[in-house]
Amino acid sequence: MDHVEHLPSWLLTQTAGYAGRMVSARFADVGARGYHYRVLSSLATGGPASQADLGRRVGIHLSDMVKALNELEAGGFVQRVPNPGDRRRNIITITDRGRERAEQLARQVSAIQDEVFEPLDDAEREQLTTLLGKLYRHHRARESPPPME
Amino acid sequence: MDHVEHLPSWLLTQTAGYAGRMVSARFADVGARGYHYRVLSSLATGGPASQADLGRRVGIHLSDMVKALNELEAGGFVQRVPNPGDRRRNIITITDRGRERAEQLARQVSAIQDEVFEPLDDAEREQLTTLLGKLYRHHRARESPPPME
DNA sequence: CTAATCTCAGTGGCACTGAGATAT
DNA sequence: CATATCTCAGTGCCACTGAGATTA
Repeated sequence: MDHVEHLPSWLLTQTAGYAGRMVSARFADVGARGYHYRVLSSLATGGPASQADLGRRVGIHLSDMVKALNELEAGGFVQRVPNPGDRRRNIITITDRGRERAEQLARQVSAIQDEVFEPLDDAEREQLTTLLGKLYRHHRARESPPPME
Repeated sequence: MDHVEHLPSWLLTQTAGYAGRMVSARFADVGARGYHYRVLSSLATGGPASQADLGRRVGIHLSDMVKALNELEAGGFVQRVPNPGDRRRNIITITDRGRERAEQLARQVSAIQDEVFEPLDDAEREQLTTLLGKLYRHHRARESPPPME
């Protein structure tokens, strides 16, 4: 019982570690990783976007987005075409195959949800989601003072 | 508002990311990293141990423990001496300098605590700690069926 | 012989930095 | 000119894998 184990931030990073590894493991089973899921689900629900906009939407760096999209494009999950209106930009579109993939990965995540939060009842899960949501929005807002542009 | 942002496990890993980066940044300012803090605080409160036992205590892999202890030993924070009773083992002891370091890092962590959990009032923080504690102990127990030996 | 410990080299995911080319 | 986008190479941290040597 080290006293460090009672620090909220310690508990936060540790539990996130467990959750993250469980999700990653399932993703790895089907040859995917977290970035793929984030990108595909944002494209599916938020529509096409440039790489930079996509990155801002899901919190992935421009430079990491390049790699992620290379992988997703190679798998036929997204389409990358130049934007004729602004030739610096690409327009990233999700393909039908990408939509299937997004749903597949969503199912994986949701299946793990119960495993991760098994010790909590429904009320507790909702409490936790509420609390974490507050933290998330707070820090997300801090990191991007101009929300959109 | 992607629907992924409402998944508890997503919120968990994201908020943990913010918290972890804040802590890491402060640690980097003084030339430390998370492993150092974990190891030193365990040595300070749990007493000397072999490298393998230390790793089990704080959840660090044997192989990573070697690297972490190399760094900590180079900084004069720990002492590494062979165990005469079992010559496979080393006995890791924290030095006075290491104790100071542990306290310094503990102050950094505790200073960030307020920053990380700023949007939550005291009752909410306690709620969160309770919920995360349940999750932590649950998964910790799952990963190490034989707790000690 | 088996099991545990320690060490080292390497991998992978996530997040970040810096530099360069191109286009606005 | 400054700014924005895309690309690539590299760094750091955390967690893990596999291999080898030593000792119990």
